[in-house]
Amino acid sequence: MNIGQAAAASSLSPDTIRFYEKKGILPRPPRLASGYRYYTEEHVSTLRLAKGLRELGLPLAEVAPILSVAHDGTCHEIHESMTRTFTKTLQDLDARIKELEQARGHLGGLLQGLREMRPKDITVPGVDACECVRMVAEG
Amino acid sequence: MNIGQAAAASSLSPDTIRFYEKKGILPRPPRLASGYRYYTEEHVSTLRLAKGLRELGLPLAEVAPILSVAHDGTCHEIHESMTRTFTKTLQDLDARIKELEQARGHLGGLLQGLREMRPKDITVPGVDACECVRMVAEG
DNA sequence: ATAAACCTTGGAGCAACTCCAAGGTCAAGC
DNA sequence: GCTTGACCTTGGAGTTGCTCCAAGGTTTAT
Repeated sequence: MNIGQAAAASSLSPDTIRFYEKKGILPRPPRLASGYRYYTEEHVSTLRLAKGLRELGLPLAEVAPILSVAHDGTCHEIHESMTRTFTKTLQDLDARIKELEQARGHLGGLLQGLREMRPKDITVPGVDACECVRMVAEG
Repeated sequence: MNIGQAAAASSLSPDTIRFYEKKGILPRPPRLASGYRYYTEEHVSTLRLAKGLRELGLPLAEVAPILSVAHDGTCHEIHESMTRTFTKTLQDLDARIKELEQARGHLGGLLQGLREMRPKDITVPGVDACECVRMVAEG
């Protein structure tokens, strides 16, 4: 299949696939006589793995070695480094979720404040939306 | 106070403050005879607001008008657009939290799989870490 | 007086894409 | 056979939000 179909099958964009290839993150697929890239199901599987790992929040630098492992199937001695990587990512994820939940709380309060205010109230200095924004956003 | 102190007081970096100023997002502070920027408490308050809004996940393009509103205190007719902006941000935040929690679940499963595997097991094809990565990350 | 620790500027570099122009290719319809 | 439109190719520029750098000026402390 060509790049557009591989893109559709992996939920990546053709541009992103070419970008990954340029960066050396993906194995370069064979080409047709026309110069078109030619992808197999195996390639698509690697593309999907890349997408999944990126969605877990791993930077490309960490995705790259995992893809190469998954590609040629040589998993020796990668175990420990993978465990380390994922443990760290898990902690990052927990921290990020906590942050976002706090932000959500702040924002909810802010919105509440805005909702309880009539537009005309906002011009009153000292208790206006500006203060509200300040108080909630600076939290 | 000078930029370093303003930075410390707002938990932004001097570079970030200069960057915001260059982009026109912050009011430009007065300068001393030496050319040094001179910040007041009022400026610091605006800096802190900027930081808070960024942490809520608002892009600079949306922070800018809010800062200018907060700065000169003219809040007329901003109410509605602010409510819209924050409502959307709240939805985005909820979606993002959900995504991260899913990712967290996936990653937890992956790590579990890795933990239950001894390094030597990993070379066995078909039930190795590669498959595990594939299944959990794509799952 | 001199060293350390600040400040100034413009500009380069980063991640991870995204979009563009200029051109080549391919399948379908008339 | 020919055209049209949708695809593909490449290199390179643009995006967002910083971060770091060099080359120089200033301030503060000893």
